[in-house]
Amino acid sequence: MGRPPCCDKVGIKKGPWTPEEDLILASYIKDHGPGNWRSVPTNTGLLRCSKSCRLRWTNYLRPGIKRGNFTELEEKMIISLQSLLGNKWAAIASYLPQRTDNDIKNYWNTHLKKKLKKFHSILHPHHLGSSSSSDSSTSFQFLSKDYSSSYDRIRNLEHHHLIHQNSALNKFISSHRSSVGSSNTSSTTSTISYASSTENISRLLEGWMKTSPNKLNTSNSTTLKLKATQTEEKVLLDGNNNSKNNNHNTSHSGNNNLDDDKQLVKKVEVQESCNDDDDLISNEADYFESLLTFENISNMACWEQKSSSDSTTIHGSTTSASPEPQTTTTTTPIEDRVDSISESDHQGLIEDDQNQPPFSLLEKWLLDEATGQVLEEDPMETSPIF
DNA sequence: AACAGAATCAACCGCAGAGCA
DNA sequence: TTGCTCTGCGGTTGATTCTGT
Repeated sequence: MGRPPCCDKVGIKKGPWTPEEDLILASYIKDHGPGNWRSVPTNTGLLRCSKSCRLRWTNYLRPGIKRGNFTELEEKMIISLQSLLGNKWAAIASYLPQRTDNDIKNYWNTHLKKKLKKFHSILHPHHLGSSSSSDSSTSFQFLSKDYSSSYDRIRNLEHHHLIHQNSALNKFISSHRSSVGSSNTSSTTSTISYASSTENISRLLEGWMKTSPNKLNTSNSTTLKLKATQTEEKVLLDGNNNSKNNNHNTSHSGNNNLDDDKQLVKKVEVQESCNDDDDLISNEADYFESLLTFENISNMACWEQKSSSDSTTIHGSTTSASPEPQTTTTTTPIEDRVDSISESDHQGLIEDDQNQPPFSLLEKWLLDEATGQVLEEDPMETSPIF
C-alpha cells in the first residue's frame, strides 16, 4: 500500500502565482521549513498542487536567488559546465548557487545557444543555416569540435587543451562540490539576493528578517559574503583578462607553446572568417576562444581556491562559511601549475578585497538592512536546501 | 500609434529514481 | 516483492514584454 495521492487534480489552480499566494507559501515555509510539499496545499489552503508549490519556492521565493542579468563570469561557467556535464541544469546550477536550474536553462536556451550558434557560423561561414540542426546539448561540443576537426595540428592542440580543461575543471568542481555541500549546512548563506530578487515578497514578509533570531551573525556574514562575492567575480574576470593578455606576455611557465598555438588558432579563425564584417564578430571569436583556453578554466579553479581562502580571510574566525576541506590528492603537474597560480594570486585577492568598488545603492540598502541588526537565525538558513 | 514578429521566462508536463507501506 | 507516492529533473509551452516596421 502506498501513500495517499498527493493532491486532487480537481480544483487545482494553474498559471501565475499571485503575491497573496506567494505570501502564504513563504510564510508557511518560514514556519515549517521547505519539504513535505504534499502537506503544503492542505495546510495553507492554497489551491495549488504540491509540485507547483515546490517549484514556486525553489525557482522564485527561495532566499539567495539572484535574478536578472548573468555576469560574464556566470556565462562562462555555464558554457564550460554545459560542455562538461551536458544539459544537467540542476548539476550546473549547483555550481552557481544563486541561480536556479530553470533560470540557467532559460538563459542557455535564449542566449547562449544563439551565441554558440553564431560562433559556429563564424568558424563555418559556408555552413550557415545548417548549424541549426545542432541541438543545445551538443552545441558546445560542436564548437570544441570545430577547432579540432579542421586542422590536425589544432586537433592535437585542442586535445591537450581539453585535458588541461578537464583536469582543472574537475579540480574546480570537486572543490566547489565540497564547498557547496558544506555551505548547505552552514548558517552563512547570504540573504542579500533574496531581498534583491524578490523584493515584493520581501516586503510582504516585512518583519520576518527583523524578528528572526541570529540576525547579527548573519548580517556580518552577509556583508562579508557580499564583498567576497564581488571579489571572487573580479578575480576571475581579471584572471580571464590576464590570461588573454598573457597571450602576448606569457608569464605562465610552460604555456608558451600553448599560447603560440592559440595564436595560430586565432589566425586560422581570422582567415576562415575573413568575410565577417565587423569587430563584433571578432570579439565574439575572442570571447569564445577565451572559453576554450586552459587559463580560463584554470582561473575557475584558482577562483575557487581563492574564494575558499578568501572566505577564511574575510570571515575570520567568526562566521566562516565552512571549513573548506581541500582535497589533498596527489597533484599532477597541471594541477601543480594551477596551485601555484592560485597561491601567487592569493595576495592579489586580498588586495582586491581592499579595493572593493563602492557598493551600489541596492547593496547599500541591503547592508543598511543587514546592519540594522536584526538578524537572527533565519529558519531558512538551517534548512538543508540552503 | 498600431501592429507583427521575436524574445523572454514563469510555469507546466511527463518521466525516472528513491522511498515508504 | 510490489505498488504506490514523493521529489527532482529536463523539455516544452504559452503568456507577457520587447523591438522593429
